[in-house]
Amino acid sequence: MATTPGPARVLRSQGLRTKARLLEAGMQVLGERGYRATRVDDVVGRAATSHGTFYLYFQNVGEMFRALAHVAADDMAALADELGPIAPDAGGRKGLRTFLGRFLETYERHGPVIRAWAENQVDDPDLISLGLDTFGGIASVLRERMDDAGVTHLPDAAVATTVLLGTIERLVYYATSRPLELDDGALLDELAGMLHRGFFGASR
Amino acid sequence: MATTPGPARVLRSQGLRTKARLLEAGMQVLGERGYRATRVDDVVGRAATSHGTFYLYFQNVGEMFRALAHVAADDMAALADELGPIAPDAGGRKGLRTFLGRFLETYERHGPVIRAWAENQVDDPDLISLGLDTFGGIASVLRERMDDAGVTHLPDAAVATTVLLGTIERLVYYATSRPLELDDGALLDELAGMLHRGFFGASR
Amino acid sequence: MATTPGPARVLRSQGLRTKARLLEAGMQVLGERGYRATRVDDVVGRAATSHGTFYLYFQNVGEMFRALAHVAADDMAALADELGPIAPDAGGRKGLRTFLGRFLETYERHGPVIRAWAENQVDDPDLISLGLDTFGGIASVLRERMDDAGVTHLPDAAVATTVLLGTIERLVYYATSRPLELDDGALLDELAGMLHRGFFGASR
Amino acid sequence: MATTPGPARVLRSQGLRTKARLLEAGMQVLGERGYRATRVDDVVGRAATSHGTFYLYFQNVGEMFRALAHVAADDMAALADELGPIAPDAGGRKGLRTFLGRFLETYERHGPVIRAWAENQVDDPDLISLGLDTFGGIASVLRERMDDAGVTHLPDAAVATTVLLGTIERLVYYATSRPLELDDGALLDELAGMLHRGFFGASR
DNA sequence: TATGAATGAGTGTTCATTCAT
DNA sequence: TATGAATGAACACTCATTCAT
Repeated sequence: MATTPGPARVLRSQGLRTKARLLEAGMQVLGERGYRATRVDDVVGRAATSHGTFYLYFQNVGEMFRALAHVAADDMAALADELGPIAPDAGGRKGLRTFLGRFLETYERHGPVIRAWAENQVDDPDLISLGLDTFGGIASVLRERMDDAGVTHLPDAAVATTVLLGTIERLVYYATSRPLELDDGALLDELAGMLHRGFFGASR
Repeated sequence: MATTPGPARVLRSQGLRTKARLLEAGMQVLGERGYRATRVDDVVGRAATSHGTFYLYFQNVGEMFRALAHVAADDMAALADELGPIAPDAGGRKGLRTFLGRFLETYERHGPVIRAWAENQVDDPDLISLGLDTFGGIASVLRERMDDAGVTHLPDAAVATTVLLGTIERLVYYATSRPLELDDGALLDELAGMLHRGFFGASR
Repeated sequence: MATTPGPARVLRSQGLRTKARLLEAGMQVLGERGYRATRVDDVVGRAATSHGTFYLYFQNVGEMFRALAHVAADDMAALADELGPIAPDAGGRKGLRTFLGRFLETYERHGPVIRAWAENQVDDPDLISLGLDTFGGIASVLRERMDDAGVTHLPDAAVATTVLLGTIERLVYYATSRPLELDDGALLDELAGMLHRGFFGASR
Repeated sequence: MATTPGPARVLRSQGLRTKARLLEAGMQVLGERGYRATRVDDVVGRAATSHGTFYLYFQNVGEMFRALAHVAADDMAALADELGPIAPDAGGRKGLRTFLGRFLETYERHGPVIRAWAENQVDDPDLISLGLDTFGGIASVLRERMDDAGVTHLPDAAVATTVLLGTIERLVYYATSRPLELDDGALLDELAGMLHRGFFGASR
């Protein structure tokens, strides 16, 4: 009796491989077509399997997305745990830069799911909550770090955090979606500097 | 003379009213459902007219979106024209704040269209170009203002502008889409302050 | 109280002109698009008038076709009256050739209607009858001429006549529809010769 | 793997049967309603299957027609290969009569497709070409036979061949479409005799 | 007499999901 | 465990016809 939805089946190695292939394919299609335009047909085509097989592993398309979302949420949560204190000095800047680098990596792996969340495309209330919790978790760590850094110039820390995370998400999205002429490293450096100055009290 | 839409059809006042009603309804549905999930059925339902009537005014759903997009683009372009010089002093901050206020207003009117652009949901190459041009126009004005303000601390102005505009768009999106507990004014004040500091060389 | 269907209205000169324009346009569209693909939209577009006006003169599309068909039937009937005796000599050949020339002229005027008949596209039983009667009228004149010419070598005159008329119709159709490299005159000469030999007992 | 039709789909026996049923039904509807009026609804109704199933085997209605057309073209081409020399004597007449019999059989199988071609209803340029090539193939064989028979009395062989083939097609059409009071055999005898005299130099 | 506007039934096509093998 | 086959509800779009002005 599994807690997760779907047929309560015990998967042997072949089954596990097939399911993994479907998830992998699902993520790819999601990235290329977007949440609303993702078709089971494309997923099974890319996973080189059949419609029938898809429904052997997922009760419906939503459940596949849910599976992808939970993995993404776990990875995002792990991200938050890694963010140490951020002082207004060069070391703090470096720490922020490292965090952004890890954020980008996570985004590269789970971008399609994260974007569906960020762009409010999901209908399932549970998934919406999951997204809000996940983002909220990161936001509160960021806010703690701001408090630790003794940042007092921000009249409303909650708003500031929203601004901060929104900025990060969107920028990393730009970095991953379009072929920018500048490389990711430069973009992250720039972003880290700006955020460091704007939110953590660093001066130029 | 013909039933098909296009420049050949001459609209009288009743026709103009119906078309306006359809556009209004289209914008609403777009906002609620998103670009991909906008159904003609919902649009005509909300405009209290029939399926057939829709196609009297638009060749297809895409064309309705195109009409909405062009209006939005015009309003956005007008926005850029209003942005004066932004000095690193309190006056500059105020100018930036005013601009953001106007940006929010525009967003409130055209948010669904702007979001479809910003979220890369549009397929039509012409519309993509229109979006890029429109955003690019605002970006280049912003950049000019930065140059005018003698901002030199930014290693890559192009990236910075993208960061800046992306941030604004996403934040204003949050402000308009979710019922935030804080009011718009506070959010804009915060945002103006942060951008003023982060981009236009203002100090606390 | 008119015997023809449609609104029993007395048309003044402007109305007559409009109706004529619609009929003319209807015939053109019929020729270009074919019976099944003829759209009211195209007809009124070509007649430079409106949908509403169309239904001022015809109760429905079928009625317009009926009007065209009756004119065509009259012209075809007149054709039959002109066919004199056809002897197996050069004079007979010439007479047949003249008849074919007149047939072609009529076809050029009413081709679209005639084709709709010949190709069995019409559903209205009355119109089908009209078509059969019209063709039958010509066929029986042709048969009379064969009898007059003392043609006895044909085992079944009814079949022969059908063959004969079918051949004529199809050939004239080719002549009018496709841009043949040879001119109409040559085609008719050839056809007249063949029919003269094949049906009227002429020798080479 | 995918649901969309095309070379990628591998059909098993059940699928092959269903496709055959659809083609059979398609031909029937085509024959009854004509090319322009053929509705998917009627086809699937007659094939006792569903709308969705149709699109499992054909991308659209046009493709189904294309499939039917290619089979017809093959059968027509085979027909041409069977036509031997036609002398002006009784043997030649018999050969021609046999050919017409085979033509009729083919027409009975593929009439609806052939008629759509002959009546210029098809829009797809490839299909038009296929039709012209197929008819042209038969025409050129007929012409060769005329040349072989030493026929010299025809001023323009190309026109004569067109006349000949057009006559055959239309007549066979009459034979198959309407319930004629005379039987097919008699019609073909008559036709063979007439063509033999008219084109291959036979005398009575 | 003319016309723009409106309508809704009809039709082609897509796609998530179920089923038999 | 896998898969091809089947389904039907949903959706975009067309077009003959009616109506108000």
